[in-house]
Amino acid sequence: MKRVTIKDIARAAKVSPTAVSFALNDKPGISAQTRERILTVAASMGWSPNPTARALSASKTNTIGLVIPRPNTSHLAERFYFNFIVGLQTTLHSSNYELLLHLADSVEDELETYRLWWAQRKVDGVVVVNPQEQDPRSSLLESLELPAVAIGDSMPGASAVLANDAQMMVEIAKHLVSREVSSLAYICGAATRLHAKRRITSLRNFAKTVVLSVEIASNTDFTEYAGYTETTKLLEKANPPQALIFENEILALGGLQALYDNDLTPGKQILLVSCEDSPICRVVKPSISAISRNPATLGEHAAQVLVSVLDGQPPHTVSEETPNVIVRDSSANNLNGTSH
Amino acid sequence: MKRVTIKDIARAAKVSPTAVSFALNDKPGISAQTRERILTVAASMGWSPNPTARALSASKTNTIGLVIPRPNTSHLAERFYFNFIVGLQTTLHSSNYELLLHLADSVEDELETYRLWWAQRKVDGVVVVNPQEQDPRSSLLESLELPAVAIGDSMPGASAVLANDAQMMVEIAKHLVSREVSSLAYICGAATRLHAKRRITSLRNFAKTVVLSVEIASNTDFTEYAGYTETTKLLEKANPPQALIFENEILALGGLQALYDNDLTPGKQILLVSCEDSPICRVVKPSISAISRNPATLGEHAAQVLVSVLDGQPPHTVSEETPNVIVRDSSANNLNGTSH
DNA sequence: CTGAAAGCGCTTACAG
DNA sequence: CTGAAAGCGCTTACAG
Repeated sequence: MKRVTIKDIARAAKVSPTAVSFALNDKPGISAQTRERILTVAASMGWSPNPTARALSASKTNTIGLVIPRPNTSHLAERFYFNFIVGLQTTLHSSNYELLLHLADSVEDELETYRLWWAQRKVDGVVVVNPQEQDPRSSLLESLELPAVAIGDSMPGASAVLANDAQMMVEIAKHLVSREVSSLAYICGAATRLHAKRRITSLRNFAKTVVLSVEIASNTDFTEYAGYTETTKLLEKANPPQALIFENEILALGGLQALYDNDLTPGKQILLVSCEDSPICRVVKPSISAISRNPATLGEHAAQVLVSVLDGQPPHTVSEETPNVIVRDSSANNLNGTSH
Repeated sequence: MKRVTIKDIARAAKVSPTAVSFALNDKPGISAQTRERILTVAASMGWSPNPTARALSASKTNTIGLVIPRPNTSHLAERFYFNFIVGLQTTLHSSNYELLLHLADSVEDELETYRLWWAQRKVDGVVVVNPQEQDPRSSLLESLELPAVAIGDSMPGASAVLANDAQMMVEIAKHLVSREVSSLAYICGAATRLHAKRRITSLRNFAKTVVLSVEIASNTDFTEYAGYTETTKLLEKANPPQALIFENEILALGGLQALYDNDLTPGKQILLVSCEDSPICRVVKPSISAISRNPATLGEHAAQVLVSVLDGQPPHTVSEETPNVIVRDSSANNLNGTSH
């Protein structure tokens, strides 16, 4: 079956290809009845636009790019990125955009990918994950003038969807305080990251407004073993914290083991909350309270921001809603067991 | 900065655009030295090809499409698809192909997507997941003559990457027999699916070759509760099976609970193996033996097959290697505890 | 071996 | 309001 083109329609409707293009794209410069007739003919001939031709002519690709670090073995990242992509794709699809995905082996690879994509006009804009301080991507994107949206934190020269980490930490702390906790520790990966800093600052500021002491235990690692080690160290202190907040559930799992090894009852003598949720939090004993955020929603918002920028809006920033604590056994009751 | 085109190079090198195109695409019809000169000029001017123009002219998109069911809440599917996409993308990238992703809300949506993609020439071929018996996608793809590769099972009119489910079941059964098991049950979702049928047949055939009795417990559900219920039913029999094979780890989790509720020691009085692995299998007590397959590898193979077909190879089928059982506490020792 | 020309299917100034 | 024409950047018959 041969492709139906604009020319075929023009011939059939006895008008010029220009007129057909105008009618099909709902542009002014054509009478209502001519437009009507053209649309009817186009439909009857089963015409559908050729996106490639459109892209070439309009020098717009209707494609946005996403570069993510090539997955190591973290199932956390897998779940996050998959759902993030699902969200992106959902919004992009309804806005008539495509998604281009690249797995970067290094920062250099990522930078090179942006350069190439833009040089070849493969994308109209990009989504940038894990913004860092002094991020080399920031200056590249700016000098390229490649439209971008950063995820989680702001980035100079790009739009952004902010994750509201600060408020999230306050929610967790409030939850624990309501369980009669007056001292807690935050166990996280490298405390130097933008994300981590923001969370820690928020936690400390909140602690000043209530009776609450805060400790930070950070480790460059995200392994179960790191969670075990850091928790053990905390327990050896003169006044161990009454509650532990873990950056993710893998660290929490290690922490749990440390509690058992020290004959402490989690959920009673010491409360636990994880900043990331996963099926694991539900199946361990006791089940672990966790923050649940929907990466798909984040993806949808990111796509909305970027698409609006590509449609001519100035770069801008939006914030995610503050997520809630899903309360499970590890923090269901008050400290030392009086029911909440 | 203005785009460098083939015309610019032609002017600078004092040849025709045709010659430039030939040189750049390594086609015959041009002398070695001219080619050399053109390439030098192109490089010095920083030329890079415009894929859009190429696609329009060659009416080839260098894009393949993947439709997956819009995720419900299954983290199993999330992990699988993410890694599958990673694998696809890895091979596609090195073959200069892009990946287009669509999330289908229904079979109709999926069919419509194939029609649209092909009508608009958005893809050169597609990857089809979850082939079924009497699959409506099969006839559509055939009538469209849209090149396709089916994943896991064969599909008329498409290439395929087979998952080797039959041999996998034999591996599991052999493993259990080596642990002195002489009766087992397979607990799975709807037994009517192509996949399930193949596995069951394989298990039964193998059972004829050794001293082994096989039962099948199927349920339309994949919930933990389904695993619990089916396992409980099996335990109520006069001669309960000595080992349980679960289609995935969620079912296995329910099964584990059922054993505890019946005061049976998993890994000793009854052995367990899951056909899907996940971090959950490692963290539960006892840890659950599981089959580990790499969806990324599957994705790479799928991409290889499809790309080779698009390069002119006739449609063909390849098989994945048979995966191994990762032995954990739930089947580390012989039945009733004598160490293996 | 080499070049001038038409074409892929669309959009968009430009002139009526 | 309408149409003839040029152009997006490349490829590929076709003729020398």
